[in-house]
Amino acid sequence: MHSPNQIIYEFSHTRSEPPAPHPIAPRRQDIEWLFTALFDAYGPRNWWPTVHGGSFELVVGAILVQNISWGNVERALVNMRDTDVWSFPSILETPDEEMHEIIRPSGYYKAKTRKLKEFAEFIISRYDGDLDRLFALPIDEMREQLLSVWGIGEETADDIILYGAHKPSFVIDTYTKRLLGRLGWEIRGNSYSAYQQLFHEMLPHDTYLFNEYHALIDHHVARFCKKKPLCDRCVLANDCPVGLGITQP
DNA sequence: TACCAGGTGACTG
DNA sequence: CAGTCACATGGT
Repeated sequence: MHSPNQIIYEFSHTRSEPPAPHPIAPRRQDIEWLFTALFDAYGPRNWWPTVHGGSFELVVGAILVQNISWGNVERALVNMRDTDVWSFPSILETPDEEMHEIIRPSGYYKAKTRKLKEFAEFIISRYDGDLDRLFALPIDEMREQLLSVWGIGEETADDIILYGAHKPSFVIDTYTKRLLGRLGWEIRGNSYSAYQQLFHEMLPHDTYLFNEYHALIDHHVARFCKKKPLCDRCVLANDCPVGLGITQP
């Protein structure tokens, strides 16, 4: 399963059932169709935006982007680089008041200062400051380690595992939940793990596939499946109860 | 102008 | 367990 094109070629091109007013439990065919439809529309996203690149920036960016737009994060990353706060030791050495000013554009700057310092303390004390040692762990173990850090929740942990360690852990976010909800797919429990289990059960555990799938959802939802949806320009509209006017957003 | 953006932890019933 | 709230900046 190393050829992305082969995966796409094998995937379903149709939904299991036509859009209906009542929610259904999505089947494998639906999960495959959604990826195929988005990939056909937008092509490969080659995702995770970077300013300078590298694992350090990936982790810092994953924390700073929590509930904020990426544009805000870019400013904070540039500030960190410009002020030479560009390593875990230097994060710990920088006084809180300075960190506040440096990452202020990313919002929640006091909370995120603590989160960065908690992670820096964690990676230095347990892994000698070496992210690659953390990334070498099996997925479940790595996830458990990440979740033990204050400020790292499920999505941030999966961001780091998928886009940092390049291992297949599917990322769920508000965009994913909104899109599936609009498509009329009901997930039992509505919890993060319920959504993740769905994708993990329906798809081959392939890093490239998980990377592209989440990136495509983000790309699509951010542009068209907004809180106030732009169904007249949506490529999924004819397969979506909201797009067809059968249900309300 | 008010609303929104790639969450998380603390607290409540 | 599920719901609610604070946390905060910059763009539209």
